[in-house]
Parts: sequence; C-alpha cells; structure tokens
Amino acid sequence: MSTSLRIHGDNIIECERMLFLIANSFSATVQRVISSPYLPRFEIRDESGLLFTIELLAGHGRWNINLQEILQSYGAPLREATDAIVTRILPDEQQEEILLACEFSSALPAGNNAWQRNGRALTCAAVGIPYLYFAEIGGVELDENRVIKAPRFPNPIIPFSYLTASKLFRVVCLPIYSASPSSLKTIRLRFDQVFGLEEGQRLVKCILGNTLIDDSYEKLTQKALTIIEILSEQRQRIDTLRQKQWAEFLNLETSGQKAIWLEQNQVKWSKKGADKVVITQTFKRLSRLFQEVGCLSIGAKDIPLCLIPPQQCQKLAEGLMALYGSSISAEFIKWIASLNLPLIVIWITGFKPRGDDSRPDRRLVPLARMLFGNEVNILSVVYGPAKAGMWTMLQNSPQLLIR
DNA sequence: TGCCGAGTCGGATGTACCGG
DNA sequence: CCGGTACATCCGACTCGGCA
Repeated sequence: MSTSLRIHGDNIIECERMLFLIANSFSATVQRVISSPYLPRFEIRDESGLLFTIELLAGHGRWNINLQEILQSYGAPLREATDAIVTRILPDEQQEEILLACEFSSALPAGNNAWQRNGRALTCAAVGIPYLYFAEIGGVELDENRVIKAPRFPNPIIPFSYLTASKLFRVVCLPIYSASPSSLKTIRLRFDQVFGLEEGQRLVKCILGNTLIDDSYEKLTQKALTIIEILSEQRQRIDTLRQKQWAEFLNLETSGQKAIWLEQNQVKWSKKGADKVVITQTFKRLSRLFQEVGCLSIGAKDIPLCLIPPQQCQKLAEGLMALYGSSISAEFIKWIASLNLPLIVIWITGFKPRGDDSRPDRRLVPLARMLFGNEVNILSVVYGPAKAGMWTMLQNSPQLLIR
C-alpha cells in the first residue's frame, strides 16, 4: 500500500532536492509519471514495489492549499516557511498532515546569516514538526576577484541551539552537515567524523516510513555535539564554551539551572560597540547599566544575546528607573523587578545606518527561544536610527511596528 | 608598551523576486 | 513602482601575536 505525499517548496529546486532525499533514504528509484509541467508527479519504488506517489508544489502560496494556515492551526509562533515541507494527503483528500520540514543551505554561514534560519527551525520545533537543517561546512570566503580569503564557520552556538530546541520541544530538530564543495582538504579531514548524510537519510526513512526512530537520531546529536566542540576549539580566542561544557550545558533542564551554571562558569558578557550604528547618549548609559548589573554570556560572547540572573533583576529595574524616569512605564519597571526567572536580553540593531532601510533582525528571538524554550522572559533592546514615523508608530501601535 | 599586519567574525550590503 | 522578504556574499572593526 503506497502513501500519497506532497512536497511544498520555495521553488522547484528545493522540491527536487527533497524528492531525491526521500528516494535515497529508501534506496529507491524516482520515476516521473504523466503530469503537468507545473505540478509534476513522481512515483518512488523499491524492489518490493510502489512506496510513494509524490506531487511537487513549487512556490509557497501559489496553490489553494494554505500551508501557513495548517501551521497556524498547529499553533506556530511565526510566519515562516521552510525550503521544503513534506505532507501526507489524508484519505479524504481534503486535508494534509505535515510530516517533515527540511532546509537546504549552502550559503556561507557568516555573521547574522548563520542564524537566519533559526526562525524556521523554531516554527517547526514549537509545533512538533520534525525539522532537519542540511548545511555545508568549510565554505570559503572570496575576495572581490573571487580569490579564496579564508574558510568561514558558524558560531558554535548556532548548531548548539538546534540541540537545545530538540530537547526543549521534544521533537527532532537537528543540523546535518556535509562538506562544502569548496572546502579545503585539511578542513574536510578535520570534520570528517561529523558529516551525517547517511544518518540523515536513515532518519528521514524512519519519519516518513512511520517507524520507530532508530539510533540515527542519537548519532546525529552526537555528531552535532562534536561539531560544536571542533568549532569552539578551533577559535582563536576563548569566546565560547569549550569541549565538554557544551554537553554539560545541554543536559541542564530548567532555565534557572542554566543561569546558575553560567554564573558558576564565570562567563561575563559585554555589549560590543562597533560604532557603525549611530546611538544615543542614553543608549551608551543603558549599555553600561547592563554591564554593572552583570550580564552573563550565553555560550558565545560575541552574539548580541545575554542573560540576567533573577537576583539581579531588582538592581536592573532600579537602574532603568534612574536612567529613564517617567518616560518608562511603572508597570514595566515592576515587571523587571519582580522576575523570578532569568531574563534573556537580545540586542537588535533595528535599523540600518540609513534610516530608510529598516531591517530588524527577527531571528534573535527565535535563537533565544531555541536555547531556553518558552518559559523564560525575553527583553529585546532595539537601537539605532529610525525615521520619525517609527516613533509615532511605536507610541500608537508597537504591535504594528514589529510586524 | 606601543605599533603594525594578518586573520577573524558580526553584521552591512547588493541583488533578486514577489505580490499588490 | 514599491514595500517586504530572502539569499549570498562582502566589509571593516576588533583582536592578537610579533617585534622593537
């Protein structure tokens, strides 16, 4: 008895990648059946016969099926769609059930790009959809003449956040690495043990074949931990957790335990001032205030993300009151002062140097949620220049502003 | 201990696409 | 045409080691 599947993708390339990933996972062959060019249909068979019929729907939102609606109905926190989503068509043919979401990335994981996908992972993890992030490692940065400058790597906190999300949301949410085609031999060798395509395929087979998940999940988790260790070990400066610290941190259950552990491990955090973005005098003082109160770095010092232990919140509230006085609501101050869970603070360069080009970084909140789950409070500090209209909007409808 | 060059890494930038 | 979104580099402030 075969199953009818659909692959919803950003575009046809992502759909086909998913199609072949499924076929390879089942050691099966792909055969096109007669179908229209814009809605191609395929059959996947192994020696035992027909396993799946699969339709490819390229381009989110072009079809009469609203995936967003399905996601929302599951309770998804964000409007984000992954590269490829596999659904099973339910017997009545009216509805689809989401089985698996995948992201395929061969972009260089540099800077904010590295956490560009965290929103999607969170969307899926939070509603219990298995999520696999296929990424490459060892990609090189090129100069203007396309000459290799240096290989680039993601901050280890990025793969780590998938592991915490897996654990917190009790769902498969894993990065799967392979070697970037442009990677140097030495790099390939260094990461040789952590490439996980084979385990990834076994995992896909378990998920789509609806069988119990075998050891591939555990293996991929171990591989991710190893990658995190290699990434932190090869850094020039000690600005992230190292070695077994990651596994220790991963094993902590509550955000309270995490805060205590971070305090014990003495990882102070301070705001990096790059002077690239115009800031106010008040912001400088605000930044100093957080310093005095005592922020802890969460695994990686350079990421604009820090933690205030609950016992410091009273002090923070007093400092905020002294700094902003009546322009900040008493209700807010009270909220900060009364927190009995750690407060996660994220620093968003909300606006580009040119105020008309605003692109707030929406991915930092998801990164924080993946690391700490839904129980912690998150405070977003948005700074940088903005158009006058932004102020009016902020006063009238903050909800509208953050859209 | 102050200067300098190389390398690192967060984030700024360029470009494409899409729907209205 | 324009605002919104996303991807793929590219940029340059910062750090650190070497050296006088």
